[in-house]
Amino acid sequence: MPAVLVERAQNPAHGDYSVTLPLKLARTLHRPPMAIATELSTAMALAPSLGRVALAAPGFINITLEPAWLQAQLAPIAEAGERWGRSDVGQRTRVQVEFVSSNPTGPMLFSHARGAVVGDVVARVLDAAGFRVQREYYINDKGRQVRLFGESIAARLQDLPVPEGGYSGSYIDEIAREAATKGLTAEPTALAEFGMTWVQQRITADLSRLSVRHDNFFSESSLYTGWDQDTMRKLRDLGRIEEKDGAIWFKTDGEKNEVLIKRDGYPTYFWSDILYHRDKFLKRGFDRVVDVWGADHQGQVGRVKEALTVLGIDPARLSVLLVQLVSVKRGEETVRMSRRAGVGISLKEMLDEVGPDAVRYFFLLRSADAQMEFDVELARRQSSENPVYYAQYAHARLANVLKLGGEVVGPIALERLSSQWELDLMRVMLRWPDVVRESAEAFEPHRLAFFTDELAAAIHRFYKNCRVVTDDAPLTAARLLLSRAARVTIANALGLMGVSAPDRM
RNA sequence: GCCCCCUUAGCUCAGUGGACCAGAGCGGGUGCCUUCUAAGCACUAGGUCGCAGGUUCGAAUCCUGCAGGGGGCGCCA
Repeated sequence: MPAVLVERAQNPAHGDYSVTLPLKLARTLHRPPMAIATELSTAMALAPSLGRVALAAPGFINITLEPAWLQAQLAPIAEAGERWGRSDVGQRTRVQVEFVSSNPTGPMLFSHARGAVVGDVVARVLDAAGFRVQREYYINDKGRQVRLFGESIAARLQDLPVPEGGYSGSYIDEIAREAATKGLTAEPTALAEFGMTWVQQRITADLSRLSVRHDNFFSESSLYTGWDQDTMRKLRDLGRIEEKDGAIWFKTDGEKNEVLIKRDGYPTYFWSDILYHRDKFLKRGFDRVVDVWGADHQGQVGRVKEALTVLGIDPARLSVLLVQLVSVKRGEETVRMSRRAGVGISLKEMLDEVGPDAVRYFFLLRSADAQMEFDVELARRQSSENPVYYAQYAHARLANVLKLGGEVVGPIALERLSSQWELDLMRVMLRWPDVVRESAEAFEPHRLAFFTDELAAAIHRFYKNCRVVTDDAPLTAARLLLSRAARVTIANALGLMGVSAPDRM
């Protein structure tokens, strides 16, 4: 039996909802779909006040909502305010969203910001859908890179050349200078510690400008205070550990095994990943975990899931969102950004140039699994070509009308909200709770942006064709109510995306 | 060689197996400010949904193969 019985009609001419069950059942029941449709539609016994039911060949049941029913939804929406669209489908399931997790050895790059926005909005949407969400930032504060980072600062401090494969850049100079004024000596471990704190503060500041925040910062090194031995023991007991060539290996079910501890004694990222995810599920007891990773980490997904399976954790509880690459277009020039290419445009630079609202909205206009091009010129344009303003302007127009309309007293002629523009706007608005739920279930925040765009279009058309504040008091009251409900909806949509909803522009 | 994304209008991209013309934004063309913000609205032009098969009553959507672009496949991070 198909799970989805009622779906949104694709063509508005066919109504608001449609049921395709008759077509799906025709084969198993060995009966003509129209016959099933007839029987089903009488059994549905839809309340006449809600809508009309119609059959269509070859076996659709179409439902058209009654204007009166649509109109009756407005007051509850306006009343619900920020709660409109929220639900409890998540049933308080504990889910962790881990995102950003940028190394504390350098400034945050713009390419990473896409994952930051995607993760942030996934978390917001899950929260709105009734999940209990923790937003986590994983700090790689251990390993060879950290040592190199410390050594690079030490070298800078002593005017020595940067070590092989080490870090350079003006921020290393700054860190060295500050370390010197704090009286730190050229001792790499302490300098690395100091430097990581310095860098992390700046990353957090950049993220905060982007309206991205985390509940918990999880330190990689905390995994190595016993949890590693515990996990190693467990894997040994399972017969999954092998020592060879001076390294410690994880025995996979496949062709080749994976190194956990390298010959030089440093753990691999794979080992940290195992410890980290075992911690999330076993120690901290999350029901579900969502990791937002760059596409270049794709190779790790299978390995981590295999390790979880071996450790007795259902890998389906882990979802990994691979965020594809961003290239930046400046005029005619396009710069592709990838970690290996090492091309760096910093997040700060981009925030200064185009602002947080545009950065967020542009990222959300693309599905995370598609590579995208970020057009800087378009994003920074303070004009109508910029899609961010389209949505914000719709909100500002309503806010202005509501301010002008003032308090509503006297009768409200709801039934007069009957033009195509008014009814269309109501239909779009009423999709909002479904959009929130679907975005949460699919981990697809871009659905919010596309919905917002459609809603903004419906608002602009309404505004253009239906003057709200007139001498006709009952009609004015009704249109003000519609405006209130619409403003609530678009404000909530922008809010979930972390984009501001200005009252004036 | 193997794995993961992507291929839809000139450009950037939507499109949970459905129903006459396949959608949006930008860009191109044409109209609309005496009335709540023209950062808007209304028209218009533009597409073999990469190619070839298959499944289905029905495919841009699912399966297979091929081609093109990107990213992975390290005792790198």
